[in-house]
Amino acid sequence: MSTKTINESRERVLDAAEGLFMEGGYAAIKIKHIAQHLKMKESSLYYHFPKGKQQLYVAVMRRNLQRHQTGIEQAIREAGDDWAEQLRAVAYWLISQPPIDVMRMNKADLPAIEPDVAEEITESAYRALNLQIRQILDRAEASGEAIVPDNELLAGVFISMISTLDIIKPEWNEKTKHEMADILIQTWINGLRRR
Amino acid sequence: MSTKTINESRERVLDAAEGLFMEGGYAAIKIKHIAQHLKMKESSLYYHFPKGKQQLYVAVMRRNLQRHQTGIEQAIREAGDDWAEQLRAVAYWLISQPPIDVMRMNKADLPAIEPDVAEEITESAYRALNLQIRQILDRAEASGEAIVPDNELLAGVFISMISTLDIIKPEWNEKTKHEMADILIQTWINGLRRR
DNA sequence: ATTATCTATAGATCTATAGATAATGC
DNA sequence: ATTATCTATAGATCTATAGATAATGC
Repeated sequence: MSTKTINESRERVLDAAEGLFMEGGYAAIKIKHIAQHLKMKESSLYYHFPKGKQQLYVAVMRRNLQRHQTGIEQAIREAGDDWAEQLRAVAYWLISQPPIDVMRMNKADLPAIEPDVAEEITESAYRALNLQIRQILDRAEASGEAIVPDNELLAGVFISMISTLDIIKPEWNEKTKHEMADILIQTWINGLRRR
Repeated sequence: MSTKTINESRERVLDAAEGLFMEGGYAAIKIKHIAQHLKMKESSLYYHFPKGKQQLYVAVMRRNLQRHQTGIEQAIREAGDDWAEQLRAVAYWLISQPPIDVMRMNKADLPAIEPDVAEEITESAYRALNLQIRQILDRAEASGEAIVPDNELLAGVFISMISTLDIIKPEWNEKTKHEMADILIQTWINGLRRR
């Protein structure tokens, strides 16, 4: 049972497609762009994803969100008990990944996907991202360290706040993304902290 | 000099296109969608915008950003001297408008537009949104009421934070957008306020 | 008269399929 | 043998143009 390279070339396709889809979105990224990026012909992509572009996008998102699920779980686990440290760890994880534009995903990308699958992806995104952050906030509030007026809302905002780092001064700022994340989180935490 | 209806039908096209482009983005929204929404044929759009889709998108964004420029100016002016009130006024203005996904605009929409024009739009967006918020933060810091670790960064985050309101629980929340904005701003202000 | 829309259609682009060819791993 | 890519091409969709028809405002 040779499991040497579990579909190495398929993964390469997913990697390329992920980078492009996350950046440009489903509609703007054409099969051609993914093929060009991989230096192959468009038709070759159909070997790995016979049902075409939509199947490829769905595979990309499933893998991406699965990775976020476990990546964030691990980040929180390794961050210890302090909720501020946990938030920081999640932020660091997020900026290590292709930036996710949840608003675009929901309003532009997913409407082009089969409804059942779109719903499943929405659900995965909620569990992988929102829910885990919400739970950090819940624990911070339960322990009396923070006052969280709306855990759902604040969790959602946290994600978009960190993702935004990617477009706010991507180049023309001396600060690293980590430094910017630190600033944001520190400010944010100050706002939530009970005093 | 009859200025009765300064291109009323052209404005109607812009209105439809704006709603759709802001929601779905440049690539996902086809000429067909805009025409259908207006209950006219695709070719009729070319009467108002002979150069086609790109010209229409650019016209939409110019008008949109111009409206934000003056709308936010006015919101700030009418809010009085308190920086927290000014931020709230800007937030209320923003949620009265079609939600803007700056990340998508920069990374997906504008790359499809002629570079000079794209740059001009980026610049308008910066002046209409970022800069005005930054100036509120600057004044708050100058007066010693707030500590703002990075005015550019925080201004950018403010916009994406408020825009995010639109996807976080759009329906399934009992709170209104205004209430959610209040929560966000209150938390945010707590984080910035000198103590 | 001017403004706005329509029908008909061309041309470009995009997605997908069929079947041949090449590369790889026993 | 299996896996991966290629060439060639069909069909769908999208953008745009030409020219006719309708609606509107003096």
